[in-house]
Amino acid sequence: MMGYDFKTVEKKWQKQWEETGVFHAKQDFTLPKFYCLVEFPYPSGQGLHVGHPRSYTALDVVARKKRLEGYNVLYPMGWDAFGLPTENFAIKNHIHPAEVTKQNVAHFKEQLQSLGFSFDWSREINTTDPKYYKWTQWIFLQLFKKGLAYKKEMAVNWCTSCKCVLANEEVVNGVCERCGSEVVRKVKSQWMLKITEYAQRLIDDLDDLEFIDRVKTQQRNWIGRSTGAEVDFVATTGDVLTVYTTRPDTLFGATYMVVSPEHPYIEKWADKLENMDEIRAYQAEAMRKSDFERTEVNKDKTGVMLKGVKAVNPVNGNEIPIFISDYVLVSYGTGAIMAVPAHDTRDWEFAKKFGIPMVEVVKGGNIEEEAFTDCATGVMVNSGFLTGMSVEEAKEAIKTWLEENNKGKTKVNFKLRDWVFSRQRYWGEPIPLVNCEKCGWVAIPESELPLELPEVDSYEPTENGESPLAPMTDWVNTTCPCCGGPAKRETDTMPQWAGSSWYFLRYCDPHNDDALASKEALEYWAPVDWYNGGMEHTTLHLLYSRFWHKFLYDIGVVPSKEPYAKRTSHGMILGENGEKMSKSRGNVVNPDDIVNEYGADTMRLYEMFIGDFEKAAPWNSASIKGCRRFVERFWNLQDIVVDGDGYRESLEASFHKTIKKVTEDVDNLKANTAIAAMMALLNEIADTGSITKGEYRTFTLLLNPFAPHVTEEVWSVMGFGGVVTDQKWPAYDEEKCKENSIEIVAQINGKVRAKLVVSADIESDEAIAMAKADEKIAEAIDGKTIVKELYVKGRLVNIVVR
RNA sequence: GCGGGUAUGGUGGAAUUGGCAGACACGCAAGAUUUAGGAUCUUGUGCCUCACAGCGUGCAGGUUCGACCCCUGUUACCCGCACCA
Repeated sequence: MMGYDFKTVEKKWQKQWEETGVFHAKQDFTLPKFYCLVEFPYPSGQGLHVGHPRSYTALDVVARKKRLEGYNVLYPMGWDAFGLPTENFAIKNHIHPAEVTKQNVAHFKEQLQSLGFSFDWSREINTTDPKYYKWTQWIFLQLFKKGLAYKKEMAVNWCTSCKCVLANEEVVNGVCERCGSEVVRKVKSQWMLKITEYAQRLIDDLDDLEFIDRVKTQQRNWIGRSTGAEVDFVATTGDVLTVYTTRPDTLFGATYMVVSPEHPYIEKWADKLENMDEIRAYQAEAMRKSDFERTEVNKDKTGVMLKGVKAVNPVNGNEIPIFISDYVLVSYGTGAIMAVPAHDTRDWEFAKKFGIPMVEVVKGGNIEEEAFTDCATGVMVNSGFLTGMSVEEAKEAIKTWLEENNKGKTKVNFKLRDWVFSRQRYWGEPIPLVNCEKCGWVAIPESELPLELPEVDSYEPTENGESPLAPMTDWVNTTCPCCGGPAKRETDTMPQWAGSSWYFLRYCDPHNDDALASKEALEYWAPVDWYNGGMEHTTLHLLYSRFWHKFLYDIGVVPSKEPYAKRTSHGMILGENGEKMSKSRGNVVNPDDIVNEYGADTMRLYEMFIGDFEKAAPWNSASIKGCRRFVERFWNLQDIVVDGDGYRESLEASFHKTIKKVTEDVDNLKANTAIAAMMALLNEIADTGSITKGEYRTFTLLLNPFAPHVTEEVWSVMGFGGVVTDQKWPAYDEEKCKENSIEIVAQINGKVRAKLVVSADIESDEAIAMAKADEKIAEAIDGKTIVKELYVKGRLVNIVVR
């Protein structure tokens, strides 16, 4: 037998799969469907990374198995191609970003195809294709029309060297990710999407989803729901200063207040404040600091007292001072807090530094040492009508009091902020709005979609931080669709997250020009049955797309409340040294090299075998040989084939057990142990010196989802008929998984002393009797008192002696 | 600081969820075959032992006939968030 020529064989089958379109999802909506999805890649210039195939292979195995099980499977692929690296490459090399994208996509596609993934390439999509982003823009317009898109002045990150606005993700440790220059705050007008309006539903609906727990937890924490109360303090100016607190029970202990440096009352009170110079200096200082600096100085509290104005604690009438400090954020709650130094760590630090008195209102700690923040054990003291209550009782009592006396109310707050949706960049979807002096912001007619990106002379961001589209006056100047008067187009573009927020819907019906997808296609395919992707997208892409999907559900475009029924996440593939793979560390493994040297099947098997799918795993170029040997040993079974349709008696139980194991493991994302089971079965077969045709046939089917090329070739060479992709997944019989006789262990006081071969259905009494009859056991219990005897079915006998 | 997670042979990792710890694979050792081998095959391989026995899942306790698994405490590392009142 010749050695296995993977290079020829793999190319041959890849070509045939493409030509016959075997992996195209069927248009027959009466079949049971299975939609499995992996995150579509950003086609970077570096090409595919060995991390990509881990996710793609895992769901390819699922997709291939589901097809064999009779499902109509949709396993699509596409390109999330808008984005900064492409734009920067285009700027540097004076090539149009669309051209760069085209080249990168071609490279990626070739790499993906060399790995033999069963993607339905007839449904390939690209977020930069105007036919695609027409619908991204359409969704934005619906959001705008429902009042969920709004423009707001806000502080953004501004790179002093690139002279451009950066997304939060592009600011790393306070400096620009690209050039390492200082990033400062700059106030600009930005489009925002009201994701906060969906905060509660985004939390509640997680309950019904089959997402792995850490994804659910991370989303819940990110959305950050808290319940507390808003309390109105009245300032000596007569103004009501409202605060948000989760500890209204400690109201009697509020000995001062803090407002954020940006709080509007400061300007309002300007003529009453005696130390306005000092206050302005502090404000200027806070303004100049980036978010990073503001949070970095975390340890040392700073602030200035507002002299000339005080506030009254509504529950006891005490006059208390007001401070400004940057530890209070404008963007959360009301931008003002009541400070209870005895029971809040931050307030405690601030009060110690500024010599503000503390009042203990919850007994149980030592407030001289540190703030006592425990809610579970304390008892209320020094708190008027709350005294003697537990913290939980006090919370309820004070809320009732606040509402009855019209001094506050119960309130829920979220950490989640609205989504900053503008980018001053070229390579993104144009925002389809115009600004008219008379009518304000107006949507362009849907008939004018897609609003295509114009050709520009330069993709460089401009000096003043405006989009590269801004100087394109021909394009910018237009007429108002509303009044026909002169108007200007929005020149900001959408962020990279826009196109990926709904792409899974487009796959259902990717060539539809009349809708983002047909109703029938959406009814049939939605929701995605299984979505796998990286943990790093949990609080961005995954949350954004759930938000868009819920909105589309609300306006009747999609039939399901949630986009994804199940979400799993793969661990990273690390470099050989156990560190994250990166160019700068020099530990990057190129998948092309692996495919060249070992073949796609080996690469696929190795990535699945490397370890627990959910955990990070270091690449090991020595271990991969084991998978190559497995492929070759499987191929070489041809040398020992004998006639016979079924399983030989000695192997029957092993076959049934292995089929069961592989079937269940694939569904549970445990390909590593599925492969181990197949390796073990192969070893067992090899020990017999032969394999029947029937056994080889089953083995080939089992291995096919993991190693599609070599199995297809064996199927063909052995003349099993047709192609593997048209076959049925092998069945197992639970009864036949059981061996007739099994080995159990006999223990004395929990320590193994002997092994017994017994009939599988042996009863307790008999097993214990057999154990006692064993020479070693008899010796061990001789002269001792038997305290207890037990038999664990199919496992062991344990005799406890004294 | 808060939240989530991890710790098992020389290495990657298994362990039916409380029941033989180390499946499967890499590596290593010995042997076979080969002109040769970074190819293939066979055998062995947790530690300590000639052997019986003993010891062993980060560390210290506990519960149990029995603990990698449950409980208490503790250490180290990884990931996410980070003054969210």
